[in-house]
Amino acid sequence: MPLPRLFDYLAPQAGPGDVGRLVHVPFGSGLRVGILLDVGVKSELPEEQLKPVQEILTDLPPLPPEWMRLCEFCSGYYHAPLGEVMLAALPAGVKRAVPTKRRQIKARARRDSVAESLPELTGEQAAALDSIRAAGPGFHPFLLFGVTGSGKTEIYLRLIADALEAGGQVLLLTPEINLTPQMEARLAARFPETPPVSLHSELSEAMRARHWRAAFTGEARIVLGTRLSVFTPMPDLALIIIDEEHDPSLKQQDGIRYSARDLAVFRARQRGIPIVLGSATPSLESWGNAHGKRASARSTSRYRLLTLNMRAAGNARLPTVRCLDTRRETMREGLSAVLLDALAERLARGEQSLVFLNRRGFAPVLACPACGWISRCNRCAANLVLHLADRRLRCHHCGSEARVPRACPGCGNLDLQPFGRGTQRLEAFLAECFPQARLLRVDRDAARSRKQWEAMLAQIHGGEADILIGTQMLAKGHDFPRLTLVGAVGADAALFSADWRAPERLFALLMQVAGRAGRADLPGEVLIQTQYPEHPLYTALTAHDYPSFAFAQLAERKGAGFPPYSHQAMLRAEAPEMAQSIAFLASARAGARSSEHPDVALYDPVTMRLSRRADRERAQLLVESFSRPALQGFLKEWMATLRQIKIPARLRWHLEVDPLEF
DNA sequence: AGCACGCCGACT
DNA sequence: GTCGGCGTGCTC
Repeated sequence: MPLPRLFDYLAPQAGPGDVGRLVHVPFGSGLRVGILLDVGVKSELPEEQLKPVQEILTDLPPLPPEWMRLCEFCSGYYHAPLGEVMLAALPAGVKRAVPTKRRQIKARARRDSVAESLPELTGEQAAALDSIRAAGPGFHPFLLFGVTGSGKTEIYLRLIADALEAGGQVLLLTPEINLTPQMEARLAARFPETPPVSLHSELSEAMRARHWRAAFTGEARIVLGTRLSVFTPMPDLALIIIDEEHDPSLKQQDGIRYSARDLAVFRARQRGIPIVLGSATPSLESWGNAHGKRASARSTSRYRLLTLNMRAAGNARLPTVRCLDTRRETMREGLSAVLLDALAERLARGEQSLVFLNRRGFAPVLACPACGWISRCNRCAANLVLHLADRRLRCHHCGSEARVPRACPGCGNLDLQPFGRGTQRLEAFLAECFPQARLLRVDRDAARSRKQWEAMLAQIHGGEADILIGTQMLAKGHDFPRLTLVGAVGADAALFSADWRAPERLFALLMQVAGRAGRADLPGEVLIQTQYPEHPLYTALTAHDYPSFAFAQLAERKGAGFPPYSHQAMLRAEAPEMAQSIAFLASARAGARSSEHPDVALYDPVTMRLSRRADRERAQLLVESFSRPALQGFLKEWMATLRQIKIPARLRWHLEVDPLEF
């Protein structure tokens, strides 16, 4: 149960070999699945108060001690009850009472697929690979910093081949598997004898359980999964790879808020195996770890840095990246004449273009110029976004919807105005400019299901689209061979965000979209529309110079005492009334024995940036320390006090360690 | 987290 | 007279 304690049972039939087994136990009024953590211990309760274990399930081998240690670490570090961690770490289909009939995972050993010759490595790739191989077995963390198209995946594949050869299993974590089906395809093609099993939320329960079991029994040698698969027990695990290690979706944002990347590093250390973190724009935490952020005595960095500067494929070059100063350009509907000309040019040459705007819908708000009415969500402190495609106003935070009013609800004015721009509006304008072009808008509205999304990918690959209009969905890991132009629109907002991590995310995102341009033998061009072309983020971006951006950001963080130079935790509360949320946080703050923790700073409770979401008023309290052990020590004690606080029925709170969003 | 028990309002 | 609101407390 998600309770911060364990429960004792009578189990005379259990021996030490049963530790790690699933059990059926009576609990409260019903029967539940539990995990046997220990046997032969004396209970603090008198024996007559203990109920007997109903059944020890044996259709699954016991979960290994290593797995239990990982869960215990997660539980301790993120201050989540062990029961919650363990039961969340097991797929629902595995916990299911009825033992599923065993079925072989289909070994798609297609012998007919001719063993393709391995692509030749570039000098950089070979050097990186040599360094990893030379380190040998044992815990060695590597940061593989390689620009888009530099061939990180090929290095993964070679390392996987090594590990398989030596009889090991491999765990490959990726942020969003459904967005990157080609990783699975490449693994399947390269290792037809040992096809990868995938683990992600879009798999059916049964399929997920089957894949999990295959990994656990050792039948599957390669696991390709999203963050939750960091918990997959793998008896022969010999290598962990995290692709796109900077991606925020590696951190769970609800339930237990763990970082799959950080847990993976723990797991590799515990098991004494290498781990490779790959990215074109590493997280500043990892960048710091790879550059001896500890400026102290032993400035040995924690991670070994490996760099790939060149694109691997033949003569493919990095795209030229240029800023378009929107203060000087002639603008039409938010697009500069230069960008429009560039689009026309690609159209004439039969090449693809992508206009990137990370905002879906037609316009972020509908407003009445006469009386000042604006389309607001009545459940959130946010505006309703105008979706003209289906004539709805939609809240992107809580999902509530309304029809577009014919006249202003405030004054009856018929002339309501959409303000701002989303992908739909861009699409409409581009259709006007280029009536002969085949446009394809790719955002979560257009690609609702996996099926629609795959159909769109096929259309793009088949050359059935000339101009793509897309959100960050399109930014991630796709090769579009005919795509030679990327225009980025409306990126500036993130420069001045209250969230000091926004620039880091913007850089990563723009770098990723930029990487879509010109992968094959066609040179790519990237045009970024901005009011601030001289901003250091953009100057670094146009120079393809992530290191100087990262060092500058790290320097700023150091000056401001932000992570990774400090460690943080966030206590959040939400309730029907803001006063309730604030009051909870205030008593939480009062309950902290601050004098005993001089190295830990607690800030004042403040309302969250999105102060109301789905009718819940939200507030948060930041806790900070320069010492991780000090922070952890404090949090452990604090959590115990927090659980004692009496709260109103509809108040919810949680603690997040290493928060990413503010 | 569930789920029971328990004590006060609007319906047959 | 009963269904049902959610406050409180427990689960070995």
